[in-house]
This record gives sequence, C-alpha cells and structure tokens, in this order.
Amino acid sequence: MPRVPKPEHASPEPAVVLSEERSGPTAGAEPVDGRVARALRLRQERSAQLLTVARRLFAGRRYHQTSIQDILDAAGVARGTLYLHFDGKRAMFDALVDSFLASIRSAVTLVDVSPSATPPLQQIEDNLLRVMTVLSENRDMTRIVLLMAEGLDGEADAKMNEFYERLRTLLQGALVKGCAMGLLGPIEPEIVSQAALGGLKEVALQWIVRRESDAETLRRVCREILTYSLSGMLARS
Amino acid sequence: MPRVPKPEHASPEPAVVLSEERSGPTAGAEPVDGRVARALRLRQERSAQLLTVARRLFAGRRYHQTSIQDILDAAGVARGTLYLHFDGKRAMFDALVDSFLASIRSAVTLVDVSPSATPPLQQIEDNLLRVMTVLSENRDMTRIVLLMAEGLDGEADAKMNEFYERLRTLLQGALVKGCAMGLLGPIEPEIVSQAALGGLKEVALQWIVRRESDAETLRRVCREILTYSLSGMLARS
Amino acid sequence: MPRVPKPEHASPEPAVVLSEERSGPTAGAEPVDGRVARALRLRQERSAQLLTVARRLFAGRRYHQTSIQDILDAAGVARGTLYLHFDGKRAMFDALVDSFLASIRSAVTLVDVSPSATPPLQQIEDNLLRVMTVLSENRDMTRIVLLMAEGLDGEADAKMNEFYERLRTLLQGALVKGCAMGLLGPIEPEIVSQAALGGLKEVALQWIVRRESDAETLRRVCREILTYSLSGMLARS
Amino acid sequence: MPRVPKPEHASPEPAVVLSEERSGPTAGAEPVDGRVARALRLRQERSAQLLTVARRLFAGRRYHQTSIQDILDAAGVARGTLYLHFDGKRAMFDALVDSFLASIRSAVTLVDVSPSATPPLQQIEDNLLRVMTVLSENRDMTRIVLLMAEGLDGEADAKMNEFYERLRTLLQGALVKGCAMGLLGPIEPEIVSQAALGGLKEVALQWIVRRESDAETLRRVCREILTYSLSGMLARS
DNA sequence: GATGAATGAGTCTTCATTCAT
DNA sequence: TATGAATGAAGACTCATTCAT
Repeated sequence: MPRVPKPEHASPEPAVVLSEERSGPTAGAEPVDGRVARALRLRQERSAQLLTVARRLFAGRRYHQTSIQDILDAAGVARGTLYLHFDGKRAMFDALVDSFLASIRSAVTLVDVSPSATPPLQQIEDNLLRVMTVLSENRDMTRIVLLMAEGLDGEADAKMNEFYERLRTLLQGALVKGCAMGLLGPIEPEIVSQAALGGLKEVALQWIVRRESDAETLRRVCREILTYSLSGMLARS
Repeated sequence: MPRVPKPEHASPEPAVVLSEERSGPTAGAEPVDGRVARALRLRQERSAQLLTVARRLFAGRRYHQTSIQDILDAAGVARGTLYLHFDGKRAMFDALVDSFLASIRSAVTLVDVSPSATPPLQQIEDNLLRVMTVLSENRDMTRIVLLMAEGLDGEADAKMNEFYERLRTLLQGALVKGCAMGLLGPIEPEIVSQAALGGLKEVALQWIVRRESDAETLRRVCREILTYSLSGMLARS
Repeated sequence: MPRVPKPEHASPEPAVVLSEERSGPTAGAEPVDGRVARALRLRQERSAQLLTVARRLFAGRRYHQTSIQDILDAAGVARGTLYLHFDGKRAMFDALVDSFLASIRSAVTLVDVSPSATPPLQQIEDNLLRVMTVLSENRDMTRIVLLMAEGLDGEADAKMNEFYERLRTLLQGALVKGCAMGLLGPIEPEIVSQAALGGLKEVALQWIVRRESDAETLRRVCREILTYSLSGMLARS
Repeated sequence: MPRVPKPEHASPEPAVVLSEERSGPTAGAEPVDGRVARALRLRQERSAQLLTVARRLFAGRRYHQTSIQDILDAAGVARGTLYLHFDGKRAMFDALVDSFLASIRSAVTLVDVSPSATPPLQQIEDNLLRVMTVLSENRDMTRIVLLMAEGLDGEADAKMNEFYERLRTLLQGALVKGCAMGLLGPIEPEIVSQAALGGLKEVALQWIVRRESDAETLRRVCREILTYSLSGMLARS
C-alpha cells in the first residue's frame, strides 16, 4: 500500500489535465512563478509517458508476458520511478482500462425518442459511429480490452462484466422501447441485445484491431452491421 | 523439452480414444496376458484424470492463476508424474484446447444445397444447435476458450484465430451461396459473417458459461438468434 | 501463504525427531523398504542444516543484516530449496526462537516446598544452573534472544514479553511463597523479581555470550549471583 | 557521504546547544543585524524538530520499521531537507543515541568517600535516582536504547557496549572501594556489578518504558532495588 | 535553504521444470 | 512408473540517497 497517495495520473493522450492540485508541506506563500505548476506538469507527463509505453506493450505481448522491466526498458526510466507514479503493473493496467472504458461510455448517448429529435435510427447509427471512432483512436486499448475478454482476475472480471452489461442494458432498453413503439418486431430483447453486442465486438476486433481501417471504411462497416441487425440477411420479398 | 516424446494423451472425458499407441521397451515378444494393454489403459486414465483436473482449474481461476501445484494437489499426484504425462502446463492447456476445438469442428457440417437435401435453413439451424450442444457439454472448455479470447501468446493466438477464421469462412461461404441463390439480400458476406459469429460467441458466453441452460432453453436461444440474424429486428411491414 | 504446509522442522541440533509423519497421495501400499522414512530423514536434515546456518548468521550479523542470500550462500543451497522448507526468513527466525524458548522453559521446574523435598534453595540453584547450561549450549540463540531484547515487530515483542513475564511470574511466585514461609524478608516481590531476572540476563550475556565460559566458571557465577541475590552486597554484621 | 559536513545538530529538547558553529559563505563581514544568528537558530530548530519526530518513530515502530518517508511525513518536511540536516537515517539515530547516552553519563557522579562527604550509600542512591530521572524524562530514548539492546551493527554494538562497560566499571570501582572499606562483604565485584546493572536495566524497562511511573513511584522503586542489592532477599536473622 | 522526482541496488518470493531415488 | 526435493531464472516491490530546479 502506498503511504503517499499517488497523484492523479494525467490521461495519456487526450489528456484533459484539470490543473488543481496543491497540498503538502508548502503551506507558505506560493511561489509566484509557475514552478509548482511546472513540476505538476512534468509529473503528469511522466505518468502519461509510462502509461503510453505500458499500453503499447500490453497490447503487443499480453499483460502477463509484459514485465515491469520491459516497461522500464521501453520507457528508459528507473525502477523506482515507475513506482513513484503507479502502485505497480496491475495499477497501470487498471488505470489504462478505466480511462478507456470511460471514454467509451462518454461516447454513448441515450436515444431520444421525442418526436422533435433526430430520428432514433440516426441516433443509433451516430452512437455506433462515435464508439467505433473512440475504439479506432485507441487501437491498443481496444485490442487489450477485446482480447482480454474478461480480465486478469475476479475483480477485473467483475469490472469488464459490469461495463458490458451496462452497454447491453442500454441497448436492451432501446430495443424494448422500439418494440413498444411498434418499430421493432417480436424479438427477445435480451438475446438480441447480446447478439448485437457480440457482433459489434467481433466486427471491431476485425476492422479496428486486426486491420487498421480508415474512417470511411469504418462508416461503411457500421452501416452494414446496422442494416444486418435491423433487416437481417434474408432477401426482402 | 523432453527427450522421449510423451505418448498420445487420452482425451479427458468424452474421450474419443484413438488407440494407436505402442512403442518403447516392450518391442519384443508381447506377453499374451493383457498386461501391456492394462498398463496403457492406466496411463491413459491418468492422463485423462490430469486433464480433467486441469480443465476444471483453468476454467475456475485463469490459466495464469493456476499453478502446477494446484493441479497436483487437486489430482493427488506427484510433481514428477505430471511431467511423465505432459510436457508441462502449457502442453496440458494446448491438449485441452486442441481436443475441444476438434470437437466443435466435427460438429459442423457443410450446408448441402442439392435440391434433394434438407432445406438449407434447417441445416443451418441443425449446425447451430449441434455446436451449441458441444459447447454446453463442455462448459469448462467453452469458458476457457471464450474468455481467453485469443490465447496466451502469439502461437496460441494464431491457433485461435485460424480456428475462428475457418468457422467464419464456412459461414461466409454459405452466405455467398445464399446470395447467389437469391435467398439472401444484398449483404456483405464478410462483415455479416463476422457479426453473426460474434453474436454467437456472446450468446454462448451468456447462456452456456454464465448461466447453465438446459437443452430446451438452448433450442429457444438458437432459434431466436437465427430469426434475428435472418430477419433482423425491424417489424415486418 | 504456502499452499503445501511446510512439514515439521526437525529441531536443529538436539533434535528429538519423533518420526511419525505420512500423508499425501501415497495412500497405497507402503514400500516395505524404508524409502519413505529415508526421504523424511533427509528432509529434516536439510531443514536442520538451514536452521543451523541461519542461527549462526542471525547471531553474527543481526537479523536485519542477514539476507536470505547470505543464508543460501552459507548453506550452499538454492533459493527455492529454502522456501521448500520454510515460509521465509522470518519463519526461520521464529522457528529458531520458539524452539529455543521451549528448551529454556523445559529446564525450569517449579520449586517444591514439601518438607520431604530437596531444600528450596538447592532447587533454585539447580534451576539456575540448568537454565544457564541450556543457554550455554545454545550460545548463538542466547545471543540472538538477549540482544534482540524484544523483537522485530509487535508480534515478536509480544512473544518475548510473554516469555519473560512467565519466567518472572514463576520467580515472583517463589518469592511470595518464601515470604509467607518467613524465609524471605519484607521485599516487594514484583520489583525484586524484575531485578533478579534482569541481573540474570546481564550475567548470562557477559559470561555466555561475550565470553564462552566452561561449566566450572558457570557454576561459580551462578553461586555468586545467588549469594548476591539472597544476601546482598553488604557485609554481614 | 556528504561533501559539506553537516553542521552540529541541536540536541532535540533538553538541548545543550554548544553554540560553536560558523563557517561557510558568511566568512566576510558579519551583518550587524542578527540575520545570521536567526538563520542559525532556524536551522537548529529544524534539526531538533526532525530529531524529535525521528525519536518518536524509532521508539514506536523499531528503527528498521521506520522509513525516512515516515519521518518526512510526520515532520512535514521534504525529502531533500532532511538530508540537508543529517547524513541519513542512521546518522539521526546515532545523534539521538549519543546525546542520550551523554545525558545519562552526566547524571552519574563518582562516589566521594572522603569522610566529610555525604554518606556513600546516600550518594549511590542519589546517583540512582538521578539516572532514573533522566531515563524517565526521555522515555522514548530509554525505550529505544533498552530494547535495541546492542545496536544495529558492529559499530553501534561497540558503542553501546563501551557505554555499559563504563557504567559498570564505575559501579565495580565503587564496590571494590566498599569492600576495601569493609562496608561490603566478600563479593565478586565484576559479577555483582553486572547483576546490579542488569537489574537496573530491567527495572527501568518495566517502570519507565512499559508503564510510565511518576516521580514518587520511581523513588520507591529505587529504594527497593537498593535495599535488595544491599541486603538481599533473605530475612535477616 | 527547500523541494521532490529520479535513481537503482537490494530483497523477498514464486514456480515451472529436472532428476536421483 | 512414481515420487518429491532441488533448482534457479524471473519477477515484483522497497527505500535510502542524490541532485537539478
């Protein structure tokens, strides 16, 4: 357990650093020059650097094949430095995953069914595209999360599970609503939402992780799975 | 690496023992009594027992959380004995996965489109149900494989990848054929086959691994995803 | 935490090995030859060897200055081997101390005040001599325990404390009895027992640990502190 | 090792500051105003504060269980600052012990046997009481020193040893003198002085460290051990 | 003087595998 | 064949000390 709580880590790339720290012995007059701010920035840069390196390695070899030493070597940093910023390998992993899951979550918006809003189907497509874009912008993390399937242990499992369930529940809710509005046919929302989510994962795996697709391709793929999900494979009579 | 190649392992429980061993010291006159056969049987029983134990543990904790010691303890066998039967932990894992994947493969048959055959859709549903049944009969392995997502390293990744690709290619072939026959609409077979496979994985995860479903439920779930896949969610106008 | 409970350690030197083990997978017929017994003996010898080495090192440098590596080097044993026998450095220390304290305890007998028994004073002297002999036979442990004063942490502190308190309480009981019998003067048993115990420790430290005294010297020293304790320094008028 | 020798530390609380510093940058004209003196005072306050904190922590957890970080946290001082005042953890420990031992030493006076002086026994009791008072006023240090028994390594051992030997030699000298004067009986001064010193340590441990005694109690305890030392336990016939 | 990020040697511990019996 | 003690490489983590700002 760390006695000095590790400071907040700057999110690696799309880092929105909310510079508002301060604490510790320097209770006196704050240096007018930005020395403190600068120190803070440097610290966060270091954290971000370490996370970036770790992310790349976790995605390349797996988590278990990546040793702290690997990260150290790749980052060109001493052993202790890493522990100055993180509680250990697992903590880095968690930081990465948490931040990534949060990004995904924030890309999803509830479908607004008020008549004045954008058509629901459009909203769904937008959501889909937004999520795919986030995944695409974080290929390494997408790879890590999709391939780790669940996680490293019970705790991680629970987190991933909860995340997917949340996503699926959102989808299921939309389906139920769609049914109620007569938009959707007589489906079993639970099963269908599972299948849809699974399909999405697989498609993301193939088009984002396995091959790196450009935005245009992604849009095409999104549209295709949407069509498939909505209308199925069968030829319309 | 062992100097003497370990003999073939008996598949654990639903063991399709391809009895074709023989080699080693007893190359001379075979004792008329079944002593050799008995020894062979004992060996295979041991192997099977070890695999069964390992399977259970790999499914419970993950692969990396399972130590050889755990297996030893659970099997009530000495350290050296295990290495007499397998080349190590990883070899046991591979043996389990290979045997499982083979079972799945053998549950899938190519769709026969000759006019005299069973209707293609029926064949697809049968295939689906057969696979689900195999998974259901091997919950632990299903759990292991679905949650391990890819594998432990590059080699294992390749194996899993190849397996899924094979499955998907089969499906894709069927889709292409269906398109050609005018049965299916203007779909992109690659993407749709990915989505379908992904959906299948997720549903299997939820209904076989997470909750243990009875045959009846499985049938219902299969039918539902089939309907969804074929006709989509939208209400038919 | 060890999954396989470490087997009982043979006491290092004055090892009274109560050979009665057996457990584990070998539930079948016991080999008539003494292979199992032999294995057990070897194991205990190894344990004893490690303890002996550790004892010497703990006594020489202190506990904290002794690394596992030091023990390994001195014993000519591989890293894992040590952990096969003990849960770690601390466990070895505890094993040593526990065994030593037990030896001391068993050297002390309650003073029998029944008229038919040996004279109480003689009994006390015998006790004293027995304890000193045990200490003398275990110089390294005596050094460790006397210099460690309390211990390494709260837990060890408590153990040492309890041990000394027990010893002192015994002594105090004897004093109270002596007072009641009119043998002893108007003393405060608590304080006097503390002082006597402390004196004993110091003398042991000087005559056993600092210089190695022979039996004869030890007897002389015992007699002297007994005289001093009983009659004080003052010249008898 | 520091290139610039750290200035003398102010003793923590009952500080006998031997103000004899000076050196360094201000070798030129001394500012008439007390800026230098003020800086010096601040420095010593810092040092004292750090020592006080360290003392408390060393007494609470042991030396080895106390990390520099602990001291830093408790003192609210930055890492580098501590090294500005001391050469490190060990140096702080030594500073504390040295200062404490000096206090004890200065509480002891040689017994004056000239006829005109206070009665020797009275002098001894006074000495005893003075030492106990010093210990009592420095409970933390008493705890540290009595429980550390010897020290952390060979060097520290030697120091403690020498200190106790000096004390004991003083006592032994008194005993020899007492014998010569016919005041004391036919004792072995070496052994008896050891026993007496050991008794003293133990009693101090119990009455000062374990329980915090008031002055009155201490006086009573001193008197008791003196009586015991002089006259022994036996009832006077 | 003060700060605290960086350092890296030092420790402990685990565990898959080997091999003599 | 079976056993289990021995191995030692590999890994994670700590912490006293340094030093640029």
